[in-house]
Amino acid sequence: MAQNTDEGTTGERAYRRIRGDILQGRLAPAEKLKLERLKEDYGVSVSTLREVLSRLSSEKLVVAEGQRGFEVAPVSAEELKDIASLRLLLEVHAIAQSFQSGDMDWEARVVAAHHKLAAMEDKKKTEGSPDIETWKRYDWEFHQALISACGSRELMETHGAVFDKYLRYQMLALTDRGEIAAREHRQLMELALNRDAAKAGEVLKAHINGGVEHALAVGRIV
Amino acid sequence: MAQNTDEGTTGERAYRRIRGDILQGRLAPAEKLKLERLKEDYGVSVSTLREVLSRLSSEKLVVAEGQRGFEVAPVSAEELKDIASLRLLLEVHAIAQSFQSGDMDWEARVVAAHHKLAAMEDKKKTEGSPDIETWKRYDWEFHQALISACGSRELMETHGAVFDKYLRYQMLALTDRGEIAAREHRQLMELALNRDAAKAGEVLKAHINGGVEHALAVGRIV
DNA sequence: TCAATAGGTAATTTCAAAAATATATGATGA
DNA sequence: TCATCATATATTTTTGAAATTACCTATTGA
Repeated sequence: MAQNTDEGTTGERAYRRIRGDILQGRLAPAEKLKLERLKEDYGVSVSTLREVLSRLSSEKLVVAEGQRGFEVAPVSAEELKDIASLRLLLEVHAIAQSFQSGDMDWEARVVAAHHKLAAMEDKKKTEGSPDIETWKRYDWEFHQALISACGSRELMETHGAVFDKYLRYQMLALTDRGEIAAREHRQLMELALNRDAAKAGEVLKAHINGGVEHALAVGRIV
Repeated sequence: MAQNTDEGTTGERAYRRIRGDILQGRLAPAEKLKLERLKEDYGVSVSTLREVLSRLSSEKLVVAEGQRGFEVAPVSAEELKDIASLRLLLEVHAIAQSFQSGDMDWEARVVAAHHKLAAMEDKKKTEGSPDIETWKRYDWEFHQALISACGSRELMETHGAVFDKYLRYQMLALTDRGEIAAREHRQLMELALNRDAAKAGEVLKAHINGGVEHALAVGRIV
């Protein structure tokens, strides 16, 4: 076969591509994933695909029923609310831990991540929405930075998985409540520097609930 | 090939078997999983194995590094404590929700699950430890019953995954603090019927921390 | 007309072997 | 003795095709 130009194995790359396509809605919810077609689209064999899809079914991003193949996990308003409330539980707790034991390096990570995110939000406001993909990645990195001093690898990984599923809904709804979210992000950063976990929990709750409301308001999600 | 005598596909069955063997320590932590050997042991092809192992690597029960194959996830005292604290966070929250909105059916499930578990704990005390596998399953089912009215599928699934990893450590340590655990289980049931979530949280905290201490005391975990 | 079934097609699941990669072995030179 | 490189072996990764199962269509009989 061809040489590995990118990092990792062929399957690894296919995994990242397919996962990204699901999270960004290029593979629509509940869409049937026929192996023959995917084989064409991603240029890998069925066995490799199967490996990738099995992995994604463990993450609940695809469903694999019996002997009837794979499909992209469906979406529902109920699941969105459910995911959001789990994200809130994990993130509030992680933030409290982080605020308690975060050192100077942690503060630097938070400020740096917020800087990149805020720059993106500014650019988005002036020039429309240029690159939603990197914008959402900065969002991810900011929230990850906030909890990065919580001291629990398990908590961070679990939160990351839930966050990804949450982000999928945001991408599907193409929700863009930019200015409000930007203000909340700034508040969170400031509360981090002041170590005010209680207030940060409230802001986060409003932040997440606002995101849910906005996503549901678009009406694309049944 | 041979007919499917059991439920599901061949890969499905291999998945359950291998997963069980990891959780019960028959496949030791950090053990290298050579495909040729597994192929012999489980009677499936390498592609199918690969599919199974990929899935398990998503659950963090095996690690898959680069082009160097798979191995059983290692264990550490630190990870045990980490897992236990995440379990506590999820289960306390789920219990609070459950206690609030549990109906009569829920109470019945809790009582029924406790009955089976208590019977098993009694039998274990008199006859030694007969069937650790089903005993732990009853343990699992009791705790699952307690949170089964929490109203959040995501929370229950996430809790289930964490609980399984916790159980793996208990199996590895062959810990058996039966009478104390049995008393705590009874307390949890009674607190459920009285809807005393706050007290239940405290008991659960002691329950889990006790399990951790006991597992670490055995000294089998580095 | 409708239900049931048989036959054919499409899809999934499983396998075994080829290709790619890593690991071990041993020889060579400083 | 030790490091380095080349060769050989072992293992993983990927593929394409065979075996199995599900799905669709049309025919038959009531």
